[in-house]
Amino acid sequence: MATDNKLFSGNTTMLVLKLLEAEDMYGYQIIEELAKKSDDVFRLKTGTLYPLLHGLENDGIVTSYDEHADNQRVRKYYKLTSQGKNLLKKKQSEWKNYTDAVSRVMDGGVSHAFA
Amino acid sequence: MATDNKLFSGNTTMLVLKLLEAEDMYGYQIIEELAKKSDDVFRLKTGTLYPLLHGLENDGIVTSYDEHADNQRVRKYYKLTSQGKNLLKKKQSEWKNYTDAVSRVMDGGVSHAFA
DNA sequence: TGACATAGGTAGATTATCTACATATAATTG
DNA sequence: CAATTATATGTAGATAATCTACCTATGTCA
Repeated sequence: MATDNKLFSGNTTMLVLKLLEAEDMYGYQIIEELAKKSDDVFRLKTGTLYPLLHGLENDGIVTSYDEHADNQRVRKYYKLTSQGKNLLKKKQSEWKNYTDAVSRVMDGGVSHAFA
Repeated sequence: MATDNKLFSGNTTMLVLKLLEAEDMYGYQIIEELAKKSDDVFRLKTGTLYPLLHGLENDGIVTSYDEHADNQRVRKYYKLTSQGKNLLKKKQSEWKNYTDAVSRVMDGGVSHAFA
């Protein structure tokens, strides 16, 4: 399906933080998980995700640590900080606020976005 | 409230087309209607809307005609073309597709966006 | 008269994402 | 064994939607 991602931008941070809330993850894993959970609607490019992660780390939203898998591969894991958890809550409430407003315009009804 | 509009961009076209589906409108009116229906979540700037409308007209999504109100004021009304109606349908289905995917990531549940 | 609402507009900045490229190792397949 | 694909991280520059900031002009109200 892959609706043009550019046209609904701005939520990538929320989605990434949500994944990291459940479990520490490395970049490549985030891309795969997001694609899987969204049925390929979200297929982040590396040129999108890695700079985003670096920015989040720089802002204290996540921290990172290296670990290698069974093989010699080094993976850079990212972990939510408490500041990151707060940001996630804020992004969720903004998303709800936004989708509610869209619903009011589009059908006059109420939104049922996640709580 | 006004969640940072920049961070959820890309849907302005859909919202504008939806308003024009119900009724021909002029630019200033679109801004006011959108603010009203969304409880001020969407407050388009003129620098956003006018170039957008010009682009839509250029692409055959809307047509425009001048009319003056009771006073001498000239208003430029915009009207959806049949092409515009099709684009609206497409945008609506993309929006649903997108919000469904967000819901799957955020709570594993289904979206309830407008049909 | 001066301020504010109405009405339309442009130029340039900002920023999120994309495309395209670069590097390197592991696993699979012909 | 060689070639390809999957895994894994990254940067540079382009694209595009919106914003800020500005401009013009008329109508209305204090």
